[in-house]
Amino acid sequence: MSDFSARLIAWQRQHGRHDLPWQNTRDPYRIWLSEIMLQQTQVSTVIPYYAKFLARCPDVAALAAAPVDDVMALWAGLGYYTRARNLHRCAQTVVERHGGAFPASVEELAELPGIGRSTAAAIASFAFGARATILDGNVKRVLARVFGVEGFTGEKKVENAMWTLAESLLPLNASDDEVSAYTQGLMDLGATLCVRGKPDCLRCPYAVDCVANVTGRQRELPTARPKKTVPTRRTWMLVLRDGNAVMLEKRPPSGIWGGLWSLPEAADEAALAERARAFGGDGAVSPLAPLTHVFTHFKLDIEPRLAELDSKVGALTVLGDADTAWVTLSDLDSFGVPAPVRKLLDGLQGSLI
DNA sequence: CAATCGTGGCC
DNA sequence: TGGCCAAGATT
Repeated sequence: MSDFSARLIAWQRQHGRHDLPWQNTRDPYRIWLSEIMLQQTQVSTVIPYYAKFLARCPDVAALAAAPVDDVMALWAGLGYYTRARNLHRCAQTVVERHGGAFPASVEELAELPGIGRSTAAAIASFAFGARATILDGNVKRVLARVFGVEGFTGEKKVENAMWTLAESLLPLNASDDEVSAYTQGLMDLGATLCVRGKPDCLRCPYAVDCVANVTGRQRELPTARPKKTVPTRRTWMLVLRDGNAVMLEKRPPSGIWGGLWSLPEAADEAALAERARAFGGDGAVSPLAPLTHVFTHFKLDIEPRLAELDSKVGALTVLGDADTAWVTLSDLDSFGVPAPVRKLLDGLQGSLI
């Protein structure tokens, strides 16, 4: 197909999205922030986080100067928390090594923490008009269908072939606006027409050429991810309550919920009671409603247990470099707390206190 | 290089 | 209900 890019640019200008919060700007900071938040995360989920984040950190200098714990709190609920740490590190790198201005080349952008090949291309094309292709889930789906690419796109061999194909489709001699429309068009086509379930092939600019449409294989392309059985883990969580405050514990920087504040955990009930005693309790714990949380690669059964203290010292929020803190339930917003733990604690506020 | 890393929407 | 996966990067 010789006019792939021309058709896409024309389609995007007529039928694409033009009013998302991170569009209609060339500010690399705003574009970068949106691209990081949008990694493996849907637009509707990102929008409120993006607004909240910009209000607190309007530019890269403000973000670089913010405490990392504040960044984690702003990110809490979005998931993939390494993104938040890398976001903070990236802002500091831009300030310290690039004079506060994002570099304009794909190569330099991709050296920054949290920015890979696709995100670098998105930033470079949107902010600087660079001729570089993205390759996200949308593009993989569109290319697999239009060109009939077989094989799971997460497999290295298939992905490499797709990078080469995507590069070959880039427009030549395109203006900055055309470059932006092209990159946005790749995303818009995949997000609005060439969707996973029921693609709207009648409105697609490639309908007559698309291998999947012509052969009726929309359901088989792209090739599905190989199925894997997800293991189940089980953990006991301690809701240690003192007045209207609970004890939170900071999780290690890597691993699940890395760097967030969560409830103290143990591998079984006896170990949890022992932890409650270590915090000053009498060892008595009572069961709360269990909950299950499903991650991408495992399922977590959570057994919450309530223990009471009456020392009156828990009324204050204790911060600093400590890895434990008493936090009043009304102050949870200023802590990065995992979504299911947040739900548990929010439910506690209504039923028990 | 395959595994790891969250959460919520959709059907 | 549960399977699937979204504007992927990192190790």
